[in-house]
Amino acid sequence: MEKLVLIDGHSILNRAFYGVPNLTNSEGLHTNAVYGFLNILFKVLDEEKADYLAVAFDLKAPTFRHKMFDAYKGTRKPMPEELHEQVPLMKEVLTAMGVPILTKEGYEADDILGTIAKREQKDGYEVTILSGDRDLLQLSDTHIRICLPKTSRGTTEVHNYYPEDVIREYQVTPEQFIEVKALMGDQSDNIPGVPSIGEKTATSLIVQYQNLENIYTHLDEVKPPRAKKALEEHRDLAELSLKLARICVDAPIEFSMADAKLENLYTPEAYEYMKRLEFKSIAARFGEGIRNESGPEKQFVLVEDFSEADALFEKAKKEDHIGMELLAENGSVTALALSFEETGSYIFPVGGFMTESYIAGKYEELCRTGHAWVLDLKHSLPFAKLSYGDTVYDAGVAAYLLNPLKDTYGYDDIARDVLGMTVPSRADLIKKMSYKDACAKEQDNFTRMAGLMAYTAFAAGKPLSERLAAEGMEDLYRNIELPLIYTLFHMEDEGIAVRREELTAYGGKLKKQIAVLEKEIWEMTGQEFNINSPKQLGEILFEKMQIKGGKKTKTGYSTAADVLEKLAPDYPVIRKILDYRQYTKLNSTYADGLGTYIKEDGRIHSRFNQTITATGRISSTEPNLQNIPIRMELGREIRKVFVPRDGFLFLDADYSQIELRVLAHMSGDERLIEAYKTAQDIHAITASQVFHIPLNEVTPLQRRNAKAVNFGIVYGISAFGLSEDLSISRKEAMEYIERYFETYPQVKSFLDSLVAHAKEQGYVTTMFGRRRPVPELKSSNFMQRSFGERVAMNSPIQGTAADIIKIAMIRVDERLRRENLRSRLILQVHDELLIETAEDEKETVMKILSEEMHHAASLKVELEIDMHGGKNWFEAK
DNA sequence: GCGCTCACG
DNA sequence: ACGTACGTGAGCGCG
Repeated sequence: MEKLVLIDGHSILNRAFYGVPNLTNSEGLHTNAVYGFLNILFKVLDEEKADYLAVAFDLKAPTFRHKMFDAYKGTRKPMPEELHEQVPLMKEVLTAMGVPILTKEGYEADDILGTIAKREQKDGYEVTILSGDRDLLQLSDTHIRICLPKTSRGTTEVHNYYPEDVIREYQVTPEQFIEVKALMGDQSDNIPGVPSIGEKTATSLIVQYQNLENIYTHLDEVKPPRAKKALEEHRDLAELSLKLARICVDAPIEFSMADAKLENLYTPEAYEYMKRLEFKSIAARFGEGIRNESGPEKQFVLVEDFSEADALFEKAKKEDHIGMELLAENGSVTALALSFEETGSYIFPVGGFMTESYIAGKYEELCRTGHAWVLDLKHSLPFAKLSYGDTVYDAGVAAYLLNPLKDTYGYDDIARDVLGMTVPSRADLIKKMSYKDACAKEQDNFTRMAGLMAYTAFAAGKPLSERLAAEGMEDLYRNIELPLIYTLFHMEDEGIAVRREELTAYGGKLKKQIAVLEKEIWEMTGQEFNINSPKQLGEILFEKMQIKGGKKTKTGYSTAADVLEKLAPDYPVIRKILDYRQYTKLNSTYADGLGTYIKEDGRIHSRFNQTITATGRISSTEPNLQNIPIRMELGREIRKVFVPRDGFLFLDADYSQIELRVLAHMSGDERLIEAYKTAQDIHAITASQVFHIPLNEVTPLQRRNAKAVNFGIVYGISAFGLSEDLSISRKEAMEYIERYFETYPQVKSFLDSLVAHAKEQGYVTTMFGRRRPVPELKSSNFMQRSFGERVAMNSPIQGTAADIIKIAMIRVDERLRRENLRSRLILQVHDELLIETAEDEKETVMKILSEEMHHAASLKVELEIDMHGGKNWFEAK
């Protein structure tokens, strides 16, 4: 029997839209719904072996149901713009694939599906209807199967319904399903139903009386009385609803099975669409590059014989392009994976004559060839003596530069995004096992994972290089990001010494005070409760104590510091709560928190991540050493526990207002540049110029306001944000901004040009070519679009500053090593570098820091730095 | 796992 | 009318 697959277009598109995370191609087109639709389509076609295929869509025009009932809405709920724009796109894609699109004025897609399904069933076809709408179950028949995709725990399963399945799940036949719907109504379709009859009552009534007509025949006996009364009063509604709910199966639709005959979906036109929409994995199905299913399987060969291994390594050395991954973690090497041909990879597990140091040594040698691509170079550096001068290409970092907005850059991500291959991830293959355990217990999966890693590094290398070059990021990649990998590894490896006893003592002091404050707060509120629970705290303050503060968050009252701070003068307990918050924060995150990271060498080895931020900054984790307290005196004390090793001191150098200087340079604003050339205090001179007053007459308040405006400019100014920050009206904030832009007109035109560029190109760039896509600018949502505008203004500034300090870091680290100094770069905090400096090298290091930070970039204003020394981090700031 | 809060630049 | 300043990471409470 030949098979016909019919798809409910809007319904599946809608499901896909909400089920697939936001996607945009580089033109800024939203594509997630189309992507999800195609995936469902291909999945069903793979499973069904369909012979015919057609997709039905609703039209905008009113349908016969509107003629019956004015308030009828049909299945078209208001559609978000992001989805709406994908409807015509979806139709174009289907047309390009040769799939007929069925529409009929005056009818909904349901009616088209119903009509054709019943008609073709009669003609002897096996019909499958794919929809996300349960209402379609009424069409289920001997040879009509309804498929509803259902998502549970992240995975989508398709449930199939023949009539017996409908009965099993809903106790009623497909025909009776209509009657149930008529009784209970449907909010989304605006089918009125009978008031006060819900799904349960409706189902039991239909089970008992089969249909509406029969219910009314036996109305006297109907129970419960509530239902009886409602049915009595609303007979007209019930009968109208029955007509509205019934899908039409004899609509005047012309349809020829010949048009729906499935021949070849994979047309060149459709392929062009897949490329344009950047659906790599779908494009790959169309025949280019590596195929998901139909292509040749990769061979992952386990090599355990020493001489075979050695021969392969020698062969690899002669290749001009190889991919590798050293599978090493927790201080030990498990295997090396190597790939230098399209057919697959070789995996060399540690064991026998192939010792850890042999494997690591071979990895090192192959890295030194200068034509190796790896997935994560920094991870392998503890096992390989590589440094500046060894050019090893890192695929993760390359993928990050090409799209810094992603969460992960694993081999599976790169295989998907660059190669159009869908491959199982590490978690899919070895769950949460370590490499060591996986290699021992799940050798097949481990081998496959390792093989995929090396193959991905190998195959993605060239396309990644080409894309970086095409997007103007070759220099950024080669001269900044790749060398930085070594710098960051050195910092991680070096770590920073922390005095555990002092940290514990500091924590003890905090804990004592916390206990006191807790007691006082409980007494003052007359209740023992968890002060750290915003929920409990909000209820006590704003309900029990009747403090007026109003709701602010989705979940309840806001108890954030800025809210409480306003209330503190009137309620003594609020001050205590703020103090309590400060103490507990310091205790849990810093005193106790940092303590757990001190290693046996007495040092904390934080990780510096290179592929996290959207702007190009680095981030620090486990623990985060970029947010150690400094603004409040009590918190600042904690810096005293960070100390240099014996015979060393700390030198701390930070850029003075690097972001504003970057702004002055990039905008080319003459007055701002001039301001930097003449004045020491940029915020004061801003106040002087903006408010037209002599510099020496600027009041502290005026300076503070000017400083806030300067910050605002860098953040992508908004009157609202500035007004919040300064606690002034939006009108006043607006005036400040206007005055600022009058004073520095080129800053205004520069920021405008950034937004315009972002709107046209979909991204902004830093001075060094780093890109940040800004998809939010395409949003129909005002808030999101405004966010996009601020991002377009901020990212080039923040990103350029990040580029500059990265250059400085590399040069400082490289010079310390090349000049055989013992001093080491140990931390970076966005505009600040901390060096553990040998006492006798102090002057040299000061000179190096000063020179390299100053000359990291050549701007129209000088890059000035402030430097301090000390015997701990507290003193060195 | 997510929202809130708060530490930093 | 909408409801925000930009970029991060960690700990806690809660469902």
